[in-house]
Amino acid sequence: MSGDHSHNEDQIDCGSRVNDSHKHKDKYKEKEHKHKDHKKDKEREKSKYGNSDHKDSSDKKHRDKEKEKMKHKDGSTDKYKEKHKEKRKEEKMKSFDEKIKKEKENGFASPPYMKSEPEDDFYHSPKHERSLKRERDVDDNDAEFKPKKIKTENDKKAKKRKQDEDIKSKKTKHKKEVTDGKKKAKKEPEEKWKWWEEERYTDGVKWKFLEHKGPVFAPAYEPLPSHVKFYYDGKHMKLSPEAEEVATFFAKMLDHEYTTKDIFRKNFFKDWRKEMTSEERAKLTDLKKCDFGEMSNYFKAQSEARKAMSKEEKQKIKEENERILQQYGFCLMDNHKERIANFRIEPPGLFRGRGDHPKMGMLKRRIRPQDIIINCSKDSKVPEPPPGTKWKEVRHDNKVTWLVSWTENIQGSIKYIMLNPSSRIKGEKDWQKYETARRLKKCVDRIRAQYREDWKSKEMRIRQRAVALYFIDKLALRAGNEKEEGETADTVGCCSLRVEHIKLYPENEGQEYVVEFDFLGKDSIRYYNRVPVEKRVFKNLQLFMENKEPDDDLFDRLNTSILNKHLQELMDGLTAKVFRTYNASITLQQQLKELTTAEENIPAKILSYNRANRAVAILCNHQRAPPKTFEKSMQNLQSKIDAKRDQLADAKRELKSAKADAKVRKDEKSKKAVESKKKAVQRIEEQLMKLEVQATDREENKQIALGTSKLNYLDPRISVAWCKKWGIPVEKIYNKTQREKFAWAIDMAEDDYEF
DNA sequence: GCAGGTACTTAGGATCGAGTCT
DNA sequence: AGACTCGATCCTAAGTACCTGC
Repeated sequence: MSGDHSHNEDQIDCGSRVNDSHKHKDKYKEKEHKHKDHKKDKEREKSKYGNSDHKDSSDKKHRDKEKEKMKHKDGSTDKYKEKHKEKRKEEKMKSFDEKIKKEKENGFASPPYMKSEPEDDFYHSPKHERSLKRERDVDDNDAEFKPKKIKTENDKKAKKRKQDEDIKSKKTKHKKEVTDGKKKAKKEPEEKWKWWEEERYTDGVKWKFLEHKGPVFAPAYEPLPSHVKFYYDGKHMKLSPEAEEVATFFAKMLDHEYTTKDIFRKNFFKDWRKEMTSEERAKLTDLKKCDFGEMSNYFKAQSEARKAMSKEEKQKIKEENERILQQYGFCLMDNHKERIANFRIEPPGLFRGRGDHPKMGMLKRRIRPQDIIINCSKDSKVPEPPPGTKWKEVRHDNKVTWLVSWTENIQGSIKYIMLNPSSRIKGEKDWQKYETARRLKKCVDRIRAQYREDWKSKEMRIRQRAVALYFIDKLALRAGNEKEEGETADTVGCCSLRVEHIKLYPENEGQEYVVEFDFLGKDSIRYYNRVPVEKRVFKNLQLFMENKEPDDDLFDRLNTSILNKHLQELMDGLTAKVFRTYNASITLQQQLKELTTAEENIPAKILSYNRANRAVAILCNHQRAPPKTFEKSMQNLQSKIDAKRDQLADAKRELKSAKADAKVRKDEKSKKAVESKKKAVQRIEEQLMKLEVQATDREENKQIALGTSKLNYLDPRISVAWCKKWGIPVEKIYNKTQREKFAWAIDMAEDDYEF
């Protein structure tokens, strides 16, 4: 369990690899990164510098003029460039000309200039050819925005935080909820704090006062009862507690596929051996001979037993959880009690990365108090470490938002305990994010014009930057930071795309200049998309790929920090990810406008909302594995629909006969009967429709996850405004947690809100 | 520029548990 | 009442971004 893993790098079968102490990892990084090395790239660049379409030469004068203009308009143009331009200029011009000559020779000259691609077809979502049309921000300089100054987002009715700071956090302990045996939803009289009506901190201070109770540690390991045995090579073997605990981690995962994977087993076994006593280590040399069967069965039985517990027992557990939540789940920040997101420390276990992770199966160490850094204010009551232990450190840094941190042993990265999304500190940031995206909306046309211009640049790095930015904008790709090879699964984003990730088709299915993307993105989710691009982009891609190996970087002169530096110059606060936020939100708004019709009833409107949401999810490539029970649940729904249809037919029949009856009898009673039958038919029709809508929705959603975009990319004010406009209760769109997170938006957005 | 480190957001899957169905 | 279903919540990995010090 515990312990120091960095000692003896013992003689394990697979043991030659340095695995822990991350300080060592650079050792091979160097080698592995060779192929990306810039030396190589520079040479390559030199040899073909300026390679470009034919029309560049004819445009040259024009372009230079354009450039001049550009500079004036946007004085900042590019400091980075300025620095390097001079020294490279001559060299470049030379090779540029050569290149053009070459181009003509090899018949690579381009047909006449092509105007920009159709604007309404700007987005190309992966997988689905469905196009997410939207106008390109015709409403760019919407009058509404003008008066608002960016900085004054919460201009509205700024009270001052100062005020209640002065009251100094007496606030008392949270009044005991102890007494509530029966849930009476005794919501505190303290009505919700509207932090969005207060002034914000500037200058990077995140809080003035912070007090909390520290983390909740994982429960200590409980050794297995003696009847649960472990066998090696068919023989019973009693393991030391440390080795046993690690063995149970494996046993618990036994029916998971990855315990069959070589890397997983290798990593596990190596780390497991480190926890063994030397006798154990001498004896246990082959994982294949280990029999975890009894352990595994024991845990299965345990979980069955847990399910079978009586109401009272379950209630007991629930209450205990509630107690812990009340005690540790909140902190006091600047006079307000705020919910903590993850106050429980991650328990030890076997690391499961996503995708093809080189470290899968490694032992994730148990975190102890001496690993923990506490952050709180000086004048607060510092949380007590468990008896007999000490914190690693207590600090008072109000320039950060975290309450607790520790370093995790797999990648050596830092983990944090932070506040819930409903908290002021998270909410403000979220709000700000959407404000930045809205500012982008105002200047996106200019930026687009600029990068299109840059496709013609004579500098390779500028062209690459411009093409990459085009992808980020058009396809909502992620930035694509560099990663350490061999430390994580091999995934990429825009800037880290490699030649092997795209294919160029001058002509494909009747479209010209098609680029096919096929790569693994974040979380090893596949991005597959075929998209027609502008000719100039296409030609540039050909140029970027010339003389490269499949595993060379497509944008060898670019990385995220160069790109972001450039973006920063185009707009204050602009980074690559802002495009994702912007495009997601603007797409939602535009799709909602397009899809919602006044006549529809509420379920149909909600279907429209979900479709708009779905368009965004597709754009952002938010996929999910089809739920295991998908087919079945679809069938269930279908049979419900069938049943409802029958019911409707019956009801109609009855109505008909009631009508006939009424015609004959002409009395009040039979007329009433007709009326009520009519009502029944109506009601059933409605129910049927609701079911059908539900089925459509579910089917369309099979492999698409809406949650991520809803939670992270869509300006909630758009949704709130939509709800208000159409009289839809927000509860239909946002569940309780979501409403908590977006309380600010729900409170402030009116039905005419425009992103 | 670049490597290393830190802080914070975004992400999909596992698990939980309330509600519904039989 | 027990089985089942499905959305909500939990979990924590995997991104982005930016800072610092050379």
